[in-house]
Amino acid sequence: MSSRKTYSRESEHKRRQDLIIATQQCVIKGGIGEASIRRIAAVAGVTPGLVRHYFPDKDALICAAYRETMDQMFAAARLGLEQFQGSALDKLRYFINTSLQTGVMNSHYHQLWASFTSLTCAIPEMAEIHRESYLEFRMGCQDLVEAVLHEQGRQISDKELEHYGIMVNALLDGLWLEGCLAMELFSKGLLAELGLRSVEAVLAIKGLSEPQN
Amino acid sequence: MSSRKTYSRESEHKRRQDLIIATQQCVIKGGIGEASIRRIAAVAGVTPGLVRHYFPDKDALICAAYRETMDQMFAAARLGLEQFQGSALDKLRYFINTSLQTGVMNSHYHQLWASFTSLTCAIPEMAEIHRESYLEFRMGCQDLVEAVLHEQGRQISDKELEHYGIMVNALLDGLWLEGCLAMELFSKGLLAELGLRSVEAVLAIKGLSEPQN
DNA sequence: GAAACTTTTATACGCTCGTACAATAACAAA
DNA sequence: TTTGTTATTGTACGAGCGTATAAAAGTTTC
Repeated sequence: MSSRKTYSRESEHKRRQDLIIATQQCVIKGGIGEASIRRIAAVAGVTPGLVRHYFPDKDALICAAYRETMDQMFAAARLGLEQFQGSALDKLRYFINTSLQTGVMNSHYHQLWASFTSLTCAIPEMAEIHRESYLEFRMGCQDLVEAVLHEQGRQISDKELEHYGIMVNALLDGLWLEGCLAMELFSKGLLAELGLRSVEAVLAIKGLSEPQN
Repeated sequence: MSSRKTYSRESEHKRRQDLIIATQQCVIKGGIGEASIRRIAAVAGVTPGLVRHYFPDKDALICAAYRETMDQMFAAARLGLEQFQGSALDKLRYFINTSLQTGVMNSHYHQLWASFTSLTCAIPEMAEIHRESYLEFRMGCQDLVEAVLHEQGRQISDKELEHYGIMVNALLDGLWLEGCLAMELFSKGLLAELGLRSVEAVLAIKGLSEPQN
């Protein structure tokens, strides 16, 4: 009498998604070292052998999890932005506030980001993903900045606009890092407030940060 | 007849340093996964058993390498700063320029930083080191800023000064990250130039970035 | 130069790793 | 109901891991 585990078949999409999520959970728990095929499979509720049925090797799974993470962070930072009604300035403020609050700025995302980033030299494809997501985020910043400047009637060269994108992106990245490192070092909303103030200063615009009476 | 490897004894300090440097080399080469006791020992030119003679376990060696890395980066960012003769404004400019050029902003440091950072959730002591070095760097920024504002006769509260430190640190961290990721995306000196411009804007001072005629 | 001491080597142990693959259970088609 | 397909399991393999420890070699002490 055999006593094999009973199971139910699932769609390819669900299985891949389960494995990716399990990978994220392992990485969050204990870094890359925690993300072994066996542990990932256990968290996903399948046996280790199945992983190779959906991913050619471990690197492919890690890369998929990295892509998924970056997509999630990008989406979280832009949550509600498409539907947002208001001026370009309001939209930029909304984006900065969203990016620097717990939906994006939290230790889970930081752990995932740091762990995957550290593999850019070990897995060539990771470096590609890294660069792609960086440029995507920076372009997101740049477009919002462009709309604000256009709204205010300011003329600006393409090169200058790119520089603004680089600076605003740096500011948000830096504040995000600080907040992820130690949320408890900062009173709630402080980093978002500082983000608004510094972007305002860098772009030489007014009305972005709230007057603090 | 035995054929043991011949060797010469070395001072504790040299051996520890060799092992720490070897650890850094391994991490630079292929991330944390590359930094096994055996490989580290091979790079350091000793046998694996010796590692345990100088470090109680692997985590201790990794932590020591992390501390060393942070010390090196901090020193590299402040290279020549103590001996620097000039106004507080010149000193701040010097610091920003140094921090955003290849002595500090390079892929090796980035690889080390990212790899070690990713272990903050796996090795408790790493989180401590992370926070310590973050605060040390931020305080460095803050002190430079304070001197500039004092030089210009600007009154400022302690809280406001801290906010400046947080913002300047975020800017430098963010630009450093961008540069490490892909130096070739930026023309030489661009990020330092943008660093000067944005810090100038954030602090609402003048004369930090060069006029670009 | 013999003895004591400590650095260093060398080997072994138990574990986990990524991968490979044959057996089998679940489901779809006929 | 039978047959065919494939998603899934379970086991095996070789390699590398961190650690422990006894033996040996280098150095110092007397």
